[in-house]
Amino acid sequence: MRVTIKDVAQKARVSTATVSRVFNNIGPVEEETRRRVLETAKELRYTPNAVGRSLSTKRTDAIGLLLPDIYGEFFSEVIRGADQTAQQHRYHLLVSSSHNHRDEIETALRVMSGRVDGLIIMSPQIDAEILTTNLPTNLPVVLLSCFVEDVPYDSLNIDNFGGAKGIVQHLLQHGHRRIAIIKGVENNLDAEERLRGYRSALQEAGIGPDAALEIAGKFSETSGYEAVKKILSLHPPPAAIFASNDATAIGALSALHEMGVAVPQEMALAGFDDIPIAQFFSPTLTSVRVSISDLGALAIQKLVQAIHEKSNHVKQHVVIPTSLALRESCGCPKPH
Amino acid sequence: MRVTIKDVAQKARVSTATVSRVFNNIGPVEEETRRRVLETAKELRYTPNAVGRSLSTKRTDAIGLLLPDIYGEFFSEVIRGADQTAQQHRYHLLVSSSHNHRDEIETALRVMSGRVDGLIIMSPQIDAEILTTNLPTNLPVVLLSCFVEDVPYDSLNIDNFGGAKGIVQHLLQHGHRRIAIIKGVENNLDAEERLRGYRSALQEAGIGPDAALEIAGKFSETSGYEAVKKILSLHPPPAAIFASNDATAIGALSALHEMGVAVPQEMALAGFDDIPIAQFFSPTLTSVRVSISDLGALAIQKLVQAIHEKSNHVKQHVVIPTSLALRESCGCPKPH
DNA sequence: CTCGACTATGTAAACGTTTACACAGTCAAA
DNA sequence: TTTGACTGTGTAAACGTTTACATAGTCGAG
Repeated sequence: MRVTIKDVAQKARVSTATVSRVFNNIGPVEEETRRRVLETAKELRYTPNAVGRSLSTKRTDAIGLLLPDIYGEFFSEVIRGADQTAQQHRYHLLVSSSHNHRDEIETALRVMSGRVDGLIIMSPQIDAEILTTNLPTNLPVVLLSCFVEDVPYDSLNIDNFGGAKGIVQHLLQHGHRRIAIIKGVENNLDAEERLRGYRSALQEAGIGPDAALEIAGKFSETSGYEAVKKILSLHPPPAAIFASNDATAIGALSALHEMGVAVPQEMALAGFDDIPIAQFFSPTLTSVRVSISDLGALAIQKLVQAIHEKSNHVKQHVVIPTSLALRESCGCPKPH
Repeated sequence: MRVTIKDVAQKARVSTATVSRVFNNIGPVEEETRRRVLETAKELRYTPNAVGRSLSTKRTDAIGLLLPDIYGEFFSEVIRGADQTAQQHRYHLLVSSSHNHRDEIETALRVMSGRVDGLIIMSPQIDAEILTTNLPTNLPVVLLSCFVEDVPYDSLNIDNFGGAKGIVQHLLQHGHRRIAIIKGVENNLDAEERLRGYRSALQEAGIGPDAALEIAGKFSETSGYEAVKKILSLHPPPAAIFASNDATAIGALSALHEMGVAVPQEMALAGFDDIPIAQFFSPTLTSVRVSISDLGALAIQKLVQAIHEKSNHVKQHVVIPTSLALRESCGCPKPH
């Protein structure tokens, strides 16, 4: 039914080996033969079967990308960066989400492991121990936003602590002393580190911790919206809010508008991630800049490198720096 | 090196056929044997090799998702819906973007075609003719937002015309007569249909076409932002703007704020797509509601169905209805 | 007791490639 | 003329499964 290498070989009066050589540009083939093979292949509309090839070469030319979720601009940016870089390296991208659920991660890992040459795993809530028991030991892996404590994998982490600390320090510089935080998901590495950065900045400014100012959140717009309602019921209310990510900040901004609270005059606000849409809100949203698509791209690069170097690859833990994207919502003038 | 079915068979003192039967829950296997095989498999940490299986069964258990781009919330929603439904049906998702570039689509199609059981292609700018020459004739395909004119593929299209017409009619009901449109990308099916809907609504209201009110755009925030600058220089300026998608509307809103134009009092505004974040802007953004994630989900469902029914599958062209998401930016009161 | 049906299992081919190895031919150097 | 290197090509095994077919054993009906 389907046209195979044998059909081409037979029709072109050569062996399958020769056809294979032609299609892989490998080994010596006489020009006349090559021409004949290519012509025959075109005639028969032959394309090499990827599965057969994979079985033989033990390569799949695919990379798995396991995300905790696929919601909002943050993840689309990650995927975008990864896709772009994967294409450059001639790899396919197998995308899947785990919903941060242990079982789903396990099955995803197992079921993906056979069909990819390497794996990028973003799992801020589930510890990496799950990996060692569910993955073949020699499969290259890059961890994104994972708890990494001497795990034998490459890893990429955003400088959550530094970024959060920096932005809170900036809010302090605006003269605010009572600064609330809307926290991220519980037991989430990114969330915890950002909280730590927040506390550290306050402490260094000589401001004691105040549990009432640490409001629960879930990294979602809705949770930011709801958190603001709680925050505004405080007496006295804080002068500024640090939202643990931009989605939360956006929800918060929406609630503040609705309650008639002027931002930044009556309440300063800052987020984290600097998703592209942040600059289109009014006031434009101050945030901690992370080049999210670069994060995806870098992960692919590291993974491809690991795949090629195979056994003698040196694992690295990289921390990606952040910078401040100062806009109107914290009280800064909008950059021209 | 890698542990295969043979290793398990040997250790469990059975044939590979039996091991296969156990792992596929197929055919009769004595309970005692089954137990022994499973135990041995666990002991050796055996997992069936997907590639070998694929070669034998001629199934890959993967679905390709080819998108024009991966940017912003629209596409993350498509991917999210597709991923979720694919997982339910035990399919993997191979995601790739084509940047709307003909060459990239061609290579993507060719290179994907061997490794997926079916393909979802979103290509609002490139005609489907490209498919027939680059795809095996029997590969199930679902087209998203493609020009479909008796092409032999399943297709899903948003009711762009109806949605656009409806929202413009709504703007008319608010009493606005001069309504501008910020158009989408050129030669893009969705964009053209939305423009057609806009014109149709105006015509039926007895308002003649006015080329000056049809502003170029690119479905991006930036293009919306820039379009507004042009719109505000019109004499007299229009009373309302219909942006061809939400990204454009968001950019437009940002520009209007910056120029000090009150929305909706001085300028009413509406978008298209109703991306989740639309309701968090202020004013909340009126839009044409499309359940984007359902679009992705539905595409997968149709494709899975086509895969199973194989040859005797009846192709369908489905038009997905839209509804109006009326919020503040058009002048409606915010729903509670 | 015989036969057929059924259960449990094994044998081996098939899937579509790649590639190690073998082989024949050509050509230049010795 | 022999030798060795090199070029161009073919043979066949290997990759890890599934599955059609074969076989052996058990059991109940006749």
